[in-house]
Amino acid sequence: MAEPTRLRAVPDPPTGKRGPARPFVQAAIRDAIVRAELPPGAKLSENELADRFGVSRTPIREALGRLRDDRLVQVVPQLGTFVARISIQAISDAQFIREALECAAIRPAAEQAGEEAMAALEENIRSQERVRDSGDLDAWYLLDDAYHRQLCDLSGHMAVWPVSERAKSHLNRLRRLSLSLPDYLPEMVVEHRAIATAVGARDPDGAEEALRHHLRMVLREIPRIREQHPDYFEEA
Amino acid sequence: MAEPTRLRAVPDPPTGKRGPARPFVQAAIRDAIVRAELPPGAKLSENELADRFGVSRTPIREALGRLRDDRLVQVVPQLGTFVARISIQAISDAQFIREALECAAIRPAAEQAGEEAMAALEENIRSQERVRDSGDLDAWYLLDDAYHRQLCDLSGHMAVWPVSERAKSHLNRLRRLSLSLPDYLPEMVVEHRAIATAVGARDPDGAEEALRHHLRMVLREIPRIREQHPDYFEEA
DNA sequence: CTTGGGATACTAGTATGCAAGTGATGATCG
DNA sequence: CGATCATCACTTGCATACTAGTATCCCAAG
Repeated sequence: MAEPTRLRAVPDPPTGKRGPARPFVQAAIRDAIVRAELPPGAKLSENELADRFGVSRTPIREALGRLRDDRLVQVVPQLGTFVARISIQAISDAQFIREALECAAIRPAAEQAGEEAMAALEENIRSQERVRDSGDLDAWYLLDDAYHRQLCDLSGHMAVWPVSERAKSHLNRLRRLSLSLPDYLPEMVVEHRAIATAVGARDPDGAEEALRHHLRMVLREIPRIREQHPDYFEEA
Repeated sequence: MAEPTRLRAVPDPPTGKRGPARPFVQAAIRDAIVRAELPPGAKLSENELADRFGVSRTPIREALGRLRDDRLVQVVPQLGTFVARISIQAISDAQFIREALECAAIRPAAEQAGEEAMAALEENIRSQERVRDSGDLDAWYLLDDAYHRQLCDLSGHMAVWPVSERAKSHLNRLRRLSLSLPDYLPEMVVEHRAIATAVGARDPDGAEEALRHHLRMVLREIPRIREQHPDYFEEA
């Protein structure tokens, strides 16, 4: 690849007690793609990644294969592996899948939510409020993920979140590109609280409506981001 | 696993022009699991599978890794890989995901369905009617898959069906165990036609309702099947 | 007869080597 | 000087070799 895009340093010794290598590198590469440290279109050399992570090509290959299934990388058989460019269609599909799943999941959640779960939600939202002012984007995205995961899990269908999460990766790629978040970040917290309130009030219809509105906020940013980074998108 | 469960014979020469090995063996193993040729709880030896397919362990491993992500097999690190037993929770989750996705997808489908697509649907249903009387279950499942895929694709979100399909694998495992299908198979065709009619009539609400009812039919069989094959299920 | 221990035969995970195919580069020819 | 062709460096996909860890079986000791 042209630029020797560096992943975050790998502080631990090559295989120094971090469990299996494949999930580790898979998460690291996925994160690097979502954060655009590996920019769309960048070439991913299996050998180079192997060197960088201090492992062999095998776990790298397995990780890239999974990421290909998620359409985050594109593998051209005898040519190379590339970070997928952001596809408007992929974004639209991801949004559709996520909305369908989470909005379906929040209904049973709103019907069954117990004290303990509501307290956990509230705790998360309070953390969001703390982060809101600090401007720590990494912390924010972690909390946001955890919040939506909690909502999904409340449905009792633990298999839903992993599916939604994979779709969310595509949406997160977009959000990472919009440098100016702080302004609508307070709005997100407000919406999160509104959703939680509806769930706590055993109001499935209200919760679904609030969540659907919330999920669609992300899309508003697309045109502006696309204008700022035209080379990151598929021409399609 | 005591018995050396045999997969269907692999007629083609080891690597005789069937494209990449990994997708091939992945589909074959998945199919064998869904058809219960590889029964729940069976041990899957990477070496044995490699011999049987005439390939090395590498593509076998990659295939099993994907199937693990779909929860169709269970990998115990230094012990072995096993066909996952049928989990009521997994069935429930799969049903939930599939219902959420397909019911969400059929709404835009019912709003945009064009002449050509409706003709394709009708053609498929006519094939179903032909198969209905022949009792060819394999052909039926192929048509059923194609039908639901058409419905999903009509939404314009081509990424939806692959997700729904993965969930559907769990449900198909159940259906494969109920030997006595022919009786409610005509009913399925009727429902399929009802759904298509609603789509053609530009009636999203009606289509969604008909589809939801249709999707829930499968669940009625669970108790009987579980009674017939208790060892295929997790005790949970 | 029961029980404990060790060799053994498996396993998954990882590393490495090999084959087939593609794009780029440079030398040679017109 | 320009164009064409061969070579080369690089890629993925597959095969093979090696490592570390677990269950099992058999034998010996109590």
